[in-house]
Amino acid sequence: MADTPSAPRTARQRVRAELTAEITDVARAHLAERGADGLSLRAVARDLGMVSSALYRYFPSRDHLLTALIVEAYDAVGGAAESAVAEVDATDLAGRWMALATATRRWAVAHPHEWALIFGSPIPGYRAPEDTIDPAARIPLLLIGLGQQAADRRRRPRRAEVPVPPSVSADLERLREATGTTLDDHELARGIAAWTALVGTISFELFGHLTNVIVDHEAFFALQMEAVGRDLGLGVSGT
Amino acid sequence: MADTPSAPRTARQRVRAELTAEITDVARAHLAERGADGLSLRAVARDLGMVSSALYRYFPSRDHLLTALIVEAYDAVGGAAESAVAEVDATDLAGRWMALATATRRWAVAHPHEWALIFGSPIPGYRAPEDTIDPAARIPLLLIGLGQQAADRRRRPRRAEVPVPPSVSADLERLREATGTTLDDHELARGIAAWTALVGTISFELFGHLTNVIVDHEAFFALQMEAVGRDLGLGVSGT
DNA sequence: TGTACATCAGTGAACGCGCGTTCACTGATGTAC
DNA sequence: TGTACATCAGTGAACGCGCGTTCACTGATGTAC
Repeated sequence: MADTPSAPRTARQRVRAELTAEITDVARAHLAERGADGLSLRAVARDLGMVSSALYRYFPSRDHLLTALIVEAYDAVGGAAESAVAEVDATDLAGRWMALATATRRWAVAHPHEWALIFGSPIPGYRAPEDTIDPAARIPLLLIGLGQQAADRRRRPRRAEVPVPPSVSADLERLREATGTTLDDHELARGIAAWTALVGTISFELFGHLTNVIVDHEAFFALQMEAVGRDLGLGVSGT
Repeated sequence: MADTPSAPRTARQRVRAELTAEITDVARAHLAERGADGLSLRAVARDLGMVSSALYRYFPSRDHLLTALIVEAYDAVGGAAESAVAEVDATDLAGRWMALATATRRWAVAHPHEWALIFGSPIPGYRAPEDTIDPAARIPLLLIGLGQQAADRRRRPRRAEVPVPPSVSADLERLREATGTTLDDHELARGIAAWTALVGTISFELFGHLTNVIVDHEAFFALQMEAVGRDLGLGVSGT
């Protein structure tokens, strides 16, 4: 719409951008306290000193506000992971993996309801629009990058594994094309497994499935993620 | 309360048991269609032709009804996994693992909302009572059993891994005592990782994180779980 | 620089809905003698 | 076997609450000439 989104023309546009941000800020705070179900347009409006119908000038429906929060959450956790990875020497792949994992967990522990919003149960009746695809792909793309570097560095191919069924091979070929990687089927499958292990381990902790079992979650998480890193063939972590 | 719960004395007690079952049946159907948020006492009562306040003769609150459904869900998926394992030759550990994993996924795909109820986002304001602990432990205990058998069978110990931090070692020691297993720290950690991978892979599929990536979910799941089985050192699957 | 018109933000009332839980009450079932 | 009392299931009305969304309207800001 606007030619230069970074510099809105009129005062009206400037105020509009500010209020839109304020609304998502308040909504994010409500989300953090009460979860996605507890997010109510009326309550957000109340906190802003507005009347509930005024919000409809900014978001055409509650679902659109939710979408904004989902996109923000994906971007926040993705950005945290990217920054953490960038701070580790580019040749230390195992270290980069651990930085990615640790930063992701740290964000999740600090924002459990936002984590649940993006990685927990789907919200009944809500269908994620396409706007969420790119933000959701940030960490997976980071991971594929790490895997690619590890593969490029390997001299001899890894030991052969079981054959991959044709249907799965076709799925992975599409993924290869979409991401432009040269990782083979097993490497890709291992990468998805690592991504699943990362999200799964964090969700187990946050959703209470390790209660009465693990007390030192941080150390346990590190132990598990180091094992995942070894399975990925990233070499030995410098930490 | 009742001396012989399997044979209620009076007609009143029999009717009460039947109606309690009917209520959870209807509630389960509502859960399956609309998810946990959409579960309303009034709607359940309506479906049963009762007035909503009548349900309070059977469940003192909505949370108690939810607890009943959670326990039922854990028992259903746990029972499915146990039956599937029992049908595979006891010496075929890899086969038993795949049977466990496949049966769990099959149940989850057939009951996505019940899966989300037990493995998805925590319900805000709901605190799981102790009644849910035992049913929730059924599959983990199955898994520990498989791991124990694999360990008993191994001649030489597996290659040494990185040291386990003392705090985690203490956590795992408590788990060892609670379950009576002799698996060492690494074996237990790998077992928890397998459990996480199982739940995580299924949740990724059901919660939509593999949309646009994987089409043949069943084959992809099998491929991933075979890799997990190999990492567990269960030998080669007979399938 | 000034005026006329168009755009937009925010108001306040209303629609129509649903929810969990409590409580006094009726009538049927079970129990003790 | 019959009667008196206690227990329990289910009713219907009510309490008190909150929600998303629509709509006609007012008043301020922006635009074109």
